[in-house]
Amino acid sequence: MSRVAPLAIVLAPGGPRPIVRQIADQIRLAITTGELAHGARLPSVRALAGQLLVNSNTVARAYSDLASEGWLQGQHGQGMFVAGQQGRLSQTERRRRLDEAVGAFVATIVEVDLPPSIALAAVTAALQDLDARRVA
Amino acid sequence: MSRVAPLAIVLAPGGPRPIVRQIADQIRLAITTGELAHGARLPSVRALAGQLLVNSNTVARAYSDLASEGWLQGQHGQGMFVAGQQGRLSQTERRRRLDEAVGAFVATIVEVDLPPSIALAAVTAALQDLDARRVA
DNA sequence: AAAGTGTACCATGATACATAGTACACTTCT
DNA sequence: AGAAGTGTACTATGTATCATGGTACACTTT
Repeated sequence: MSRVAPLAIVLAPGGPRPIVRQIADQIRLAITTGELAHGARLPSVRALAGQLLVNSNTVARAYSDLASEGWLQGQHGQGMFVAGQQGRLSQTERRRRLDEAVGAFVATIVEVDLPPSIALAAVTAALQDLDARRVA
Repeated sequence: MSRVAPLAIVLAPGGPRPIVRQIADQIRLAITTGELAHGARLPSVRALAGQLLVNSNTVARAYSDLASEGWLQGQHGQGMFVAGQQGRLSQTERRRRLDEAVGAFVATIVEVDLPPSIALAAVTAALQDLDARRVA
């Protein structure tokens, strides 16, 4: 039925971030920015696995995780589709995850011994990039 | 010889952050803020392990990691001491780690679907707290 | 000599990650 | 009807990290 939306995903194997998360991260980002519209169809598990030179189960895990979080919706035999946005997480859970992320980030800043101004500038730039892509 | 500096460390077992890193993080932070002065002596491996209700090897690993990073210096039979600060990491390595941390942070922001303004505010507050503690 | 120190091993269990293969239920196209 | 393509669910294997537990050694201080 619907055409499959192409997905430009770049993996960094061997990095500290697991492949499953890298895939999920980039799909999440594509949805957030609007690059993947509501209702768009994603590549099949096997197709994306072939494209990324990764096992099918790895892609299936990423899809499954995103479906659990409410980003995707899978139809048996049809494919995976971008779900409509809804309240996916509770406010307290959001806050908890945010604080956790901030804590990990600050820990890294201390670890590499960088001045807070540099760190803040880097985050600001990254968030502005995010906002810029969001319009597109 | 020198008195052992007391260490107020709070662990969150079961959290996503490994115990070894939690210990290392808080010692690093204490050194950065000046709470642990240059030359100060840390609790022994066994003492801190007893205090935190953690295995001695876990504390030893944290100490060893910090020593590898240049924060601590161990003397056989004497104890662990806070080392004088020196260029611990190359500039490119610093930058790489920073970018990595920023990437992970932004990924979380997208994941929990929070507006960048909130995220930026949280980071700003955390970095200000860090600076505030630094004077003490 | 004894006690306390860091350090180095080895072994165990638990968990996460990634791969590999197989199978099943379903939808769509031919 | 049949074939092909879909998501999903298993099981198994291998690797890596994390944390614990125990032992031993070299060293310094008391």
